[in-house]
Amino acid sequence: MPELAEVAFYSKKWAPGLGERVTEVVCRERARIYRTAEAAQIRLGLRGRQLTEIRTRGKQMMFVFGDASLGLHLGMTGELLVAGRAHEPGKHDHLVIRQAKRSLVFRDPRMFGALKFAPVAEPDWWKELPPDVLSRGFSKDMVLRYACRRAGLPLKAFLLQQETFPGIGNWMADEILWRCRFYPGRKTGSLKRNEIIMIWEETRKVSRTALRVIGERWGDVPKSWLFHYRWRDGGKCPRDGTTLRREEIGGRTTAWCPKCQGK
DNA sequence: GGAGATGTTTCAAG
DNA sequence: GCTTGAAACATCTC
Repeated sequence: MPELAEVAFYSKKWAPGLGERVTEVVCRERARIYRTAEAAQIRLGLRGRQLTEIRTRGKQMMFVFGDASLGLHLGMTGELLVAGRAHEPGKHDHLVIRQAKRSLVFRDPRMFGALKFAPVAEPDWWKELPPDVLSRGFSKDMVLRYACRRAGLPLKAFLLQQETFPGIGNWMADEILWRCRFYPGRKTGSLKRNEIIMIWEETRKVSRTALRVIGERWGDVPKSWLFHYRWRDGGKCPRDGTTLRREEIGGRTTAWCPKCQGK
């Protein structure tokens, strides 16, 4: 489920635990989410420490516990929630961080999510993440350069590259291309300079609004967005009423309007 | 029962 | 060496 705004939203779920000490960490060690981190390290590393900071960057989250940090990626079906102090872990609750008054829970049925532990507050992997799409580091130049390098990719696949568009996922990529009126299967290399700049601009607009309405309180993005119609069979383009098409492009199911986006 | 799912990594081919 | 596309991962829902 989670893209940029959903990740921001879920990260705040653990906010009630800020400033509180960890009393116990329960890990379902065999779960696949531990393929990138050792359960024993997480258990020992977090125990007794306070949750001091919550950060997100694209689809990545980082929970700082004093001098240690827990990286968390929600994958496809991950979610964070807060439960009671003695919460009995459900079938898909692979990590439960207990505090005096609550449990911080990471639930993930498909287990495409992942964890990272580091005994420092700001680990190297975090420092190396690409600039946020709403930061100054996400520059037109950077996107233009990158478009040259990935000239052979269909636009849909181009927008899903996390090294350039961190946080953009399937629905956001469709939304951005729909706003630009570009056919998602069009090759990136066929775009003119000003068309790439349109992608840069719309990426920021879609991200800003999504963060505001979904990221803050899981609200609804505007009715005029493709978002509301893209999964429904026979869904219509909110701009011109044309029946949307759905096909796999760039390796993911893609919805687009054959009239205003071509093909 | 079968298809498909808001994601990433890995591997092989070009 | 770089780019690209497909497969794999594991479970649930429609």
